[in-house]
Amino acid sequence: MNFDINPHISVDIVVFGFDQKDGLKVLLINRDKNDINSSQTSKKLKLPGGLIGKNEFLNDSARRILEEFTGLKNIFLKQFGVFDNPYRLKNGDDLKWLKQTTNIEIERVITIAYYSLLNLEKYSLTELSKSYNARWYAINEIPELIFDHNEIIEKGLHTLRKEFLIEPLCFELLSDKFTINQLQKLTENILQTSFDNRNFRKKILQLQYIEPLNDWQKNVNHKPARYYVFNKDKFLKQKEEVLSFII
Amino acid sequence: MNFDINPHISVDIVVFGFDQKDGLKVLLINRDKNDINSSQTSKKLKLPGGLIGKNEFLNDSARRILEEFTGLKNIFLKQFGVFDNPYRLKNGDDLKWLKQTTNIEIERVITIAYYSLLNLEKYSLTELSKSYNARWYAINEIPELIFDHNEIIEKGLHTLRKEFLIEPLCFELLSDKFTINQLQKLTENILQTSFDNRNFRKKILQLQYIEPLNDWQKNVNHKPARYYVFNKDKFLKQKEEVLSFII
DNA sequence: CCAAAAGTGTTTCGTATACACCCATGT
DNA sequence: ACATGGGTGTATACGAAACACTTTTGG
Repeated sequence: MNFDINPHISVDIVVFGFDQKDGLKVLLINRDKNDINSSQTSKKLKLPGGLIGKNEFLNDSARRILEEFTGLKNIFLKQFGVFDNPYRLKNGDDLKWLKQTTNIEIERVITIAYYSLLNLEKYSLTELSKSYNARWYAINEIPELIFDHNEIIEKGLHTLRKEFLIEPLCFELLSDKFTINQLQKLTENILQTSFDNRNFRKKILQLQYIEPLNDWQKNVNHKPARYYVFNKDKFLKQKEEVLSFII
Repeated sequence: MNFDINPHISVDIVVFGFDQKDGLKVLLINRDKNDINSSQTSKKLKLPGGLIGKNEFLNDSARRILEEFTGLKNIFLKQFGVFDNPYRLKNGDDLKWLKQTTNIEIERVITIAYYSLLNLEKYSLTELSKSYNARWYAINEIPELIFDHNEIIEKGLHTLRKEFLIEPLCFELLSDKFTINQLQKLTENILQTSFDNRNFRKKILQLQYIEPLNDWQKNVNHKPARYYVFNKDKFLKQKEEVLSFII
């Protein structure tokens, strides 16, 4: 990338990944590029992020950074907060590192936080940035990170759970076609709760924007489940009708 | 105020005011201090706002700016968005003005938007900044403002309506003691809808955190209404119980 | 035929909605 | 006595929740 950097504002991204086996995970990277001794201390892990360009929209910064670390374009991204503590970088060692790597005298950086959702069964892990040793960490096993990145993850997770109830975020975390039980397990995992399967199906199947396919699982040693798709147009139309006074 | 300014980041505040007679209003100020000819063009109106201090928390900036324009401390304030278009200030005249008033070469300013809620029956209008000719504008009669301030108000209003359904924002807009009908009118005004009075009362009166007082209206030429208060502690306790899996 | 997960209906309970009249006060 | 807004109760409809067994496939 050949552009001028704005050294006052950065973007950090909480990349949530989901697969049916392990549940919700967060993508973390090494602080240092090509750091072979990455495991010597967990204090050097961080969220994918970076300073923005002088004339760059924040959404574009976030997209650029996400692509840099995952190789992926057109992934769901949403801004959720600003972290502005004037002293958030003033952790001797961390700050020294930042000045070194950017060659800029850093005074204060406020960071705009985004979260991103991706289905780990759709995108393979092999596309992840190797030079920063990007790796997935289960949501309950996040190590201590540099700066205020633990706080950012916490607020991101909180936001995800809140918005999950209102926005159709679940479909970002599932394959294009999915079974009702996959949807239920995802929902239970995110909200840390559980539902009665019969009642859950009833609630889902009455939604017109979730459409059944004439397509069933194959080669499974149990009754094959039916696949469904999310119809975004129908969802938006219905949302308009119901919530027109709010939104 | 005697501190160094951070010329890259500003705070703008959508101050919502409410009274039972006129409904929801927004506080706007003149772009120029002591501008007697303020009425000659509405293009010079804006939201209360300003650049942050070098070592200032954004919440403190917002509080400082709100006090500067209204004289009020300890008012509800909430961050709701970031406006980061790199070209948001590049409106010839507006930008020239900004450079003149700050004496700083402005490159790009991203602004963090807050909204604030205040009860116009509790705080008198006389405290408002006279030098900037601060005035209230009904929500449907917002004139064209400088920069992207119309867009900021729109998103602020949208956020208010969304969060009004979940958070106890209504009590910020009412006096400490209020009647059920005042609460209903407020809710109807904010959400632009209407409710059946009997059903509304039923729903409200079953909430344990809204407590009746042994206090009724006086000197009104109709049946005096009972006053109620919002018990914040009880509200928080109940919210914890119900939404513990979300928050 | 066994294991494993998919799929199916009914009853009960509580909450949301619709709806019309009497009450207390000041003038 | 009248004008003004405050306050009340019931019946119905709808959605939420509780609950256990049968079905289909691969091995």
